[in-house]
Amino acid sequence: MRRDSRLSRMLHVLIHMDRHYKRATSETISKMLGTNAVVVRRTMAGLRDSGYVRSEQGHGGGWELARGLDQITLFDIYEAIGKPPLFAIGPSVDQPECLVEQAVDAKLGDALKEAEALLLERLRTITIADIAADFDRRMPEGRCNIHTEQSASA
Amino acid sequence: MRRDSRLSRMLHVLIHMDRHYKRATSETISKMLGTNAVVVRRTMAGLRDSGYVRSEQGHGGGWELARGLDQITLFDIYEAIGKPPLFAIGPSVDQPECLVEQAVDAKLGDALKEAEALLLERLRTITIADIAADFDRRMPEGRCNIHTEQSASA
DNA sequence: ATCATTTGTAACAAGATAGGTTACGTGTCT
DNA sequence: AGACACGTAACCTATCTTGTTACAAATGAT
Ligand code: FES
Ligand code: FES
Repeated sequence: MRRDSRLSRMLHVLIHMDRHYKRATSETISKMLGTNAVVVRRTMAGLRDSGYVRSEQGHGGGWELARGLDQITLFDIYEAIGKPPLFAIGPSVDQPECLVEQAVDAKLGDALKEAEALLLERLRTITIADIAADFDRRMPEGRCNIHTEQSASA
Repeated sequence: MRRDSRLSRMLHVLIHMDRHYKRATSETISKMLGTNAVVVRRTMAGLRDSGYVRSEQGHGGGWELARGLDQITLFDIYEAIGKPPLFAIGPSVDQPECLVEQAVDAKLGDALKEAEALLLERLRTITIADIAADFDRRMPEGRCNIHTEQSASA
């Protein structure tokens, strides 16, 4: 698999839980995301540990939101899934002896750090509620074709 | 292997060729980078096709610069190695049906595009000569500990 | 001409990581 | 007691960069 899609997936799930279900099982969520229930538990474990969702075991259990979407930024979720690396390029060795290599890494690192800072600042600024608001603009009825067709349970 | 280090490596090689050798074989370069000669040929093939270096086969052959370092930007090299993906995160599916997912990808994509634009703009601005100048500031004598020790040929 | 040197390239192995799958344990409601 | 649902470990798969082996082709030296 290529790019880490956990952030994107978790945002999807949280909006889904806010708009469609108050409580959802890993099984339901996995159908929605087109993946496996274990993957859902594994990924959402981070969100639970960070206090954004609650999970309950046993009969009637599942996942539910622990706070409003306007109280969660994209950075919060990025952090909750373990701050995976943002960039796919970088230096070859960590502590290069060669001074040319040090100069290369410093200059390239500066550019990467700038871009990273900008990206993280954006993630900090945007709340999940902002994305949900965008969704409302795209589909005023608030319908999700996948949910309304109940194909998730098929 | 984790992050794509080709850009960093190629910058290193080009400065190396400018400062230390006029012509270098893949074998020599591979020792310098701590890798294999075939990897060097494979990666530098892109630079050759883009006109930044020349290669010559046979006895006495090898690689040499085709233009000055002030005529090559970091973006040029990034492009020459095939514009590998810059980010390690992204959406899970390309054309999501779910409208929530579309909204997520749009918002997250905007942030990523902004960061990408900033990064590419930096890469376009910085020439390899700029990095070489930084190297001169770090080590005014212009010595490379690896080269001077001749450990590359050991 | 022959041989050593060096690039060009294909084919395959290795290492890393995200994701998928199976299995089983634990808690909870009926 | 039994069904349901999370928790977690273990293992497999897919994909990508990098490393390695092997061999062909070109070029200069002898
Ligand atoms: S919100 Fe996208 S499948 Fe439910
Ligand atoms: S310039 Fe870094 S090893 Fe030569």
